[in-house]
Amino acid sequence: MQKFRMKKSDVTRPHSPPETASAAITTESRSIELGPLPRLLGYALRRAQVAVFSDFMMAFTELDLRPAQFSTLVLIDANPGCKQSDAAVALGIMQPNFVALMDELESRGLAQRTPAKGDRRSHALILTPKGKQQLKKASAAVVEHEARVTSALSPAEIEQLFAMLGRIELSIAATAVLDADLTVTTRRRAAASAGGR
Amino acid sequence: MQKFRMKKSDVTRPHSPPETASAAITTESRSIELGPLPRLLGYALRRAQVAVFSDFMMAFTELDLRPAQFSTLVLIDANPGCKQSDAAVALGIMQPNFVALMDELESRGLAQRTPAKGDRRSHALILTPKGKQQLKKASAAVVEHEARVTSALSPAEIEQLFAMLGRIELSIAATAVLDADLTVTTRRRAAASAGGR
DNA sequence: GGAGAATTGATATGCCCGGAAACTATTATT
DNA sequence: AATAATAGTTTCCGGGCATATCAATTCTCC
Repeated sequence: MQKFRMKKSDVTRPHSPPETASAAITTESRSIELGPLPRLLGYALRRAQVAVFSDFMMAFTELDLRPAQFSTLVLIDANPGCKQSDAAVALGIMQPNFVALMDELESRGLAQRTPAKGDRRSHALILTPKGKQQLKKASAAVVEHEARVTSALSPAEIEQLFAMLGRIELSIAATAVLDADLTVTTRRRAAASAGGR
Repeated sequence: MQKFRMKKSDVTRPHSPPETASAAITTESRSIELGPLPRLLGYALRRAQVAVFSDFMMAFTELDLRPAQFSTLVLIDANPGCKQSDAAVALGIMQPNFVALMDELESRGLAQRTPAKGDRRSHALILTPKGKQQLKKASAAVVEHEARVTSALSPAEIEQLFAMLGRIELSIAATAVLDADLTVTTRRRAAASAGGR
């Protein structure tokens, strides 16, 4: 559960056109300069993302699904029987946090942890019939939601946008890998250097 | 402060190209299908934003500034003497949460609450010399940060991206206004006739 | 086959962020 | 003067994200 209460202050706050060098916000008393903030990618991304998410919340009030819950259902549906840890990694959710997420989905009867055959440690995740049904409704709602939040863009622009967002993420990951992440790639092979898995 | 510890799990996690209709993430054990998730705007926006923010954190580890703190410094610098509540609204931060933010900036000697002339309730916010100096360093760091996170895009694409993000936010705000936001404009005079809060 | 290391999942904890309610002090309204 | 609105603050709650730690299980390798 969450707010689902609309956050007018955030959603309806006028946002100056990004083309403009400096943007201003008009409050009761005085106009406030945002300075270089609107030209910062992180700032612009965050504001757009907050807006999109608020629309999502609104659309999913009745189904009572948060973004993380919805994407978990989608992922399990696309990978029935997948391991819990794999699902968490794929969604970019830390395992400890994913536990609570699954707990709630399970308690609501939407998903289930079943014993994975061959490894008594791991859980194979599946959707219940009720979960599948709920996901069906959610999928319909998400289509409308997508239409709304992309209504200001042409199909070609939407393609461009997705492509650019993906490239941004990839390029940052690539640079971050350089200095930080020799461990993950080497650890496994160090451990398994003598015996393949 | 915050983590500022790099979050390898998030940054370096491979993310499939968004151009692909259905994308998969390869984990240790098995490849996981993301299904329709990469084609959801909110999902793509969130992942890109997380990546950009993680780069920001890394860049600001030494200066010890979080995004919210940095943008507050920027805003005060652009609007010296502005009211605390106006600053909070402009940044999309709730006043109660902005109090703690200012407390920390003030305790660190970067910003200051000065008595606003003409209204003994309100505080006029200014940067201290130390704050200005810190902001100068931060601005340099942010330029590098921006160059990094936009390195995968051409200048023309960057313009397009900002324009699209702004349009997305505006269009959502516009639709949200329809059903939710008569209050703001009418609040003052509605309060006169009916009970205020 | 058994010791040591890893993976899997779960728990507890903490930080940051966002929001609501209630309170004080001051200003505006009438 | 009485009433309402504004500015700032404190307190509390919930969500997101990350860490450290633990128990159970599995894997590896001698």
